[in-house]
Amino acid sequence: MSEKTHTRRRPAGRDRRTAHERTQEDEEETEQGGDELVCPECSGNVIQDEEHGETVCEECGLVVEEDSVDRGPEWRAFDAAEKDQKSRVGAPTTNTMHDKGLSTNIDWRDQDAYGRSLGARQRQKMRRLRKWNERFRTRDSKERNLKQALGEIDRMASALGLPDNVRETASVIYRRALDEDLLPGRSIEGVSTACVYAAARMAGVPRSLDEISDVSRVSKDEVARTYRYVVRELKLEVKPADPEQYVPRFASSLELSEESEMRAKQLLKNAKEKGVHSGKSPVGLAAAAVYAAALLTNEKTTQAAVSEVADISEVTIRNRYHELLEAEDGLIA
DNA sequence: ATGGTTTTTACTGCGTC
DNA sequence: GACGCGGTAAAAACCAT
Repeated sequence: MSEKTHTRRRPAGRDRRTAHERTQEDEEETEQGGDELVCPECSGNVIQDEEHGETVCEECGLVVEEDSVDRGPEWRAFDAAEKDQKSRVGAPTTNTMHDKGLSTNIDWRDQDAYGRSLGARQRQKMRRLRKWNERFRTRDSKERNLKQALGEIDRMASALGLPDNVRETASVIYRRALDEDLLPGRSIEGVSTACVYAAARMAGVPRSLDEISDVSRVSKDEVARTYRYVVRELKLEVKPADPEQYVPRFASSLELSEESEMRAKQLLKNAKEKGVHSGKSPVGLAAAAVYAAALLTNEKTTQAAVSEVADISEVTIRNRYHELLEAEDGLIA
């Protein structure tokens, strides 16, 4: 295998052995000219290829000596304890920890390296060190957390086409959540998603849970759960979604006129006064209003199209828009 | 967990282009 | 015949308890 991947010439047989395996006689053979090595095949000059750790003949390209760097430990250990002592490498670094496991850890015991207990002065000092170490560690763990969350928020917001102020709001909410220690036990993903959802609603440009969870790596259930939790803990003022807020978005997705948009809003206002909506999904109501408005203004739309952009079933649109029209008729008559 | 309400799914029939 | 629309029944989802 290795023979084929290398285009340079390779010696066959005994010369292919690495430096470690060379026997005494090999040693003498290669060493005889001191530093001025000569290629055993063509007697050309031999040079060091530092990059590859090989010694190569200038003339014929013969690799006289390969792997001249010894990658093993330079010390020898005769038992496990000695190995531990002599080894200068620690635990492997890991990416699952924010600092790759390289942060400082201070033992909680007031003992020195030999297990003797510390004097009062030293104990004081260690206590201070622990305190500060902890402070720094949690501080930048929060920083990192925040950084990642903000990235997520940004990503989701732009995927949903949400304006900058929503991102701002979402970030602020997230910061608060972090400050109030709402994160432990919850995923960064989940909380940032919930923040985006809340921010969008507060800014009057709501997105449905479905839309939100589509761009998030978190399930709809978790978003909803986390959202409720965050709202409760932070005492956020989020009014129940107003159907009217969905209208502009639907209308523009369907390329309807301003007029239809206005009509849809009127329809909803009227319906609200009549109390037609109670427990009905705001999205469904909005979709129905948009559809009804399009009908009233003689603009062509299909229930299917509205149901598509509103992500609501046609049946629901039918039911709602009947109710809307009834309410309207009652007003006119 | 449960029961009531709303929404969705799936299907059918009707009229129009 | 495909399409848009209306209706229905049963299933599923949702919500408060």
